[in-house]
Amino acid sequence: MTTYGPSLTYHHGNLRKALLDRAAAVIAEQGIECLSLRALARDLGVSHAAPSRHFTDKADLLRALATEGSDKFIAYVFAAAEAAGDNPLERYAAMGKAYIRFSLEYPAYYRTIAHPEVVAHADDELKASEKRRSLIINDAARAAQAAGWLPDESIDDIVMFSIATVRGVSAMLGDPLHSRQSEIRDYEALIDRMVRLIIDPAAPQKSLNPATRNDEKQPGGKNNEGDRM
Amino acid sequence: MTTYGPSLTYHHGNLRKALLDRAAAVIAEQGIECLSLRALARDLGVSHAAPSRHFTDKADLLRALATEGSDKFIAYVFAAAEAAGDNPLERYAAMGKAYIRFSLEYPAYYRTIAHPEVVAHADDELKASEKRRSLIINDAARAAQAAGWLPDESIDDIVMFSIATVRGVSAMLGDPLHSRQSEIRDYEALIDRMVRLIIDPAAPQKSLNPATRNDEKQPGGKNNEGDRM
DNA sequence: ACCCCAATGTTGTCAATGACAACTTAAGGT
DNA sequence: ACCTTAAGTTGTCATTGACAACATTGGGGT
Repeated sequence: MTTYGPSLTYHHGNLRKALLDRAAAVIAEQGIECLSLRALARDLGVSHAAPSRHFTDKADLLRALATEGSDKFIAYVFAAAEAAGDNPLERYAAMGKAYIRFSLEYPAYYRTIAHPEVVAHADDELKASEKRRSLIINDAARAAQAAGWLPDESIDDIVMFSIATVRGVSAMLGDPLHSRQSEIRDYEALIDRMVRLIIDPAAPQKSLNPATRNDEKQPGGKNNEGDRM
Repeated sequence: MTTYGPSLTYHHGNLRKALLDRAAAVIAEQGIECLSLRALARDLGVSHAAPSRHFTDKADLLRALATEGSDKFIAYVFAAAEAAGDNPLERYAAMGKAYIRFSLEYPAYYRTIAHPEVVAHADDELKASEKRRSLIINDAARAAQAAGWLPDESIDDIVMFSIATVRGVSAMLGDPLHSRQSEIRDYEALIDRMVRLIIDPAAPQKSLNPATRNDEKQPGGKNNEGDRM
């Protein structure tokens, strides 16, 4: 955060963007509930009512942030899928990992997107972005199922289960307390394991961190259906 | 909510309990962020500072509610496990279902327990209850693994995966928007399916709701390891 | 080049809230 | 019956979101 002292110019230049940036920083540091429009204005060296020129109220600012975040989320997750190649299951796994990674890389965006209050007051633009988000996941889940994954489940169940899990993992890893007390070494590996548990719990671990897995038993059988991806 | 009009007695009788009850009602209806000590006092017909005799501040009230809720949660989940019999996997599944059911039956308790801010300001009593909660789940997960479930995963991973999923499902079902737009008929059946996906995704559905599952294919093979519970 | 107006910020105010202080009431043990 | 003290009350202050009325300035049309 760069503070410019008493502003030399009457007009800020790009207060709207500055507000969104600072809001994201505050949300990432102290959570969405601690956001205060007046504090934001103070941080940026403008008067307490200046933000109202750009956002009618707090919900409006959060809506804008959520829209930005939702679009960024879509791009992030889609890019991960593309990078994963053509196998629908690998694509779906990559999206699951990207979901969790996004929540850690952009906690402010993620918390805003996921906040029930924000979602409840979504305008048409945000609703549209949410819909796109939902569609991209649904489509990928459908493709994964078509490739042989969980053939007996309804697509709604599959999607709900997948989202619930990545959402839960994101919430747990994003909670400063939980992650502080459980001393996680390697987030990437943890995310991989969580997504593997969603997609193919019967498969044996591929690259194993000796500290985080159990003793090697099981000579070869047991996971007869392994290697689905 | 029963309002007694201008109180006839100077003393309320049991304001502490009344505050907790009313707080739970408000949280269930409007969410934890909408809770206001002054509104609570108004609802109960006492002065705006009366609550401070029982709770030093808002966090203190939420802490009390969370402690109550955490203890109730433990009893609820433990009872479900006991009712499920001796099979560790069935017990674990019953606990998972109970987790989600608790969040729907006691949304105020659940939201309070799960609120990061509340957890962050936990006192020793609440921390102790949280620890018991954590232990009961860990033990059950260990037993389930000892009974053959996911033998290759670390217990921490198993617990994180399980909790993340039930937590995510609870969040999704507890969000008025999500459940309003997705028209869920039978919560019990949905919860069963979600927990089955955690514990034994390869197993075929047992009692099937034709509307929520796919066409029956798969004559018999494929789920060779089924019926673990 | 000039002027004017609309976008952008500012000061001022109000109601709601959490938190605290100082005062008041009544309930129950001795 | 008394009187200590738990339980409520009124009063006040700082913070905040929201709004209204006023001030400044930069850029576009003439």
